[in-house]
Amino acid sequence: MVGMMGWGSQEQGWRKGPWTPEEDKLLSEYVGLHGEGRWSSVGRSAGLNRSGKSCRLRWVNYLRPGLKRGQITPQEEGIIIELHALWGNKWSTIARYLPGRTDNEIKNYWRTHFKKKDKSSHKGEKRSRRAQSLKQHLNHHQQPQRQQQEAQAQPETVYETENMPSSLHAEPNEHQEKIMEETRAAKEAVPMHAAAEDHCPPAQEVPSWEDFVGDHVLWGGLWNFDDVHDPFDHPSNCNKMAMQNQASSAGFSCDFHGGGYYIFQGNVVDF
DNA sequence: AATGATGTCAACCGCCCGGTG
DNA sequence: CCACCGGGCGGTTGACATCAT
Repeated sequence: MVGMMGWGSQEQGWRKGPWTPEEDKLLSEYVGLHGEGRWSSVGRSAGLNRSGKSCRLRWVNYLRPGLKRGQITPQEEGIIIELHALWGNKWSTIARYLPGRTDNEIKNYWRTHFKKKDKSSHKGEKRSRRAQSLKQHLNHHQQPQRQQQEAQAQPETVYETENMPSSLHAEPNEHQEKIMEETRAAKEAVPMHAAAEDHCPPAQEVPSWEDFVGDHVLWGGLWNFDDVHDPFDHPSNCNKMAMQNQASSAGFSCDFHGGGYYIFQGNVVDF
């Protein structure tokens, strides 16, 4: 591939591995002075023996101001689940809707918590994966890479619901069934993802977490008014009035209260 | 306390895409 | 139109931490 050399390759002897505090300082100072971009020259210009790719990654995932770090909140988790159901593994797209979170963080979180796992064979999984990667390493020069990747890239369309938070995977009772039905109807009536879908087509054949959760979780997760930064490009892009109107036109009750919560179909939802 | 199993996450790899000459 | 390059993305790896036995 052409782009391979663009970042500076191994023959230039770039340093690899964990970043030291000194390197972080150099990179932060450099980006602070010159701004983001032109990563390929950052490595040398900043006095770092790092590839541009490595510099960019370190900046984006670790040094960039405004990163949250720490535990993913249940609300963020809900957003991740919902957006993943919409878009699949579009981690960077999902990350745009979680201010302070990086695509890498979300990707890791998803893989850790929701990735399909065969619990029964879980024990040997990692070992066999490593054995496989060793095998691949050994075959590296014998097999076309594309073919190799396609063989690995099996669609991730099955989810291990038992790994979901307990509140999300309980077998729905009759009442919950009804609510979920209503939620689906509401989602048809209320195109809350319309703006986002303009930019990114929904992933096909991926079950939505609405298959697992009740509506109060869904609405409480996505309609997160604290996180609205760009009023024209956000899945929670709606104001309270609009939400109230849309909800009522879809046959739901939805009342807002001053203290950071609303009552949706009798459920109190914080935001 | 020792050891193996499992979880977490920073970092790397390889590919794709858009801009440019 | 084509080749090259920079930038970005998703998948994967591996070191370290934590848990279980």
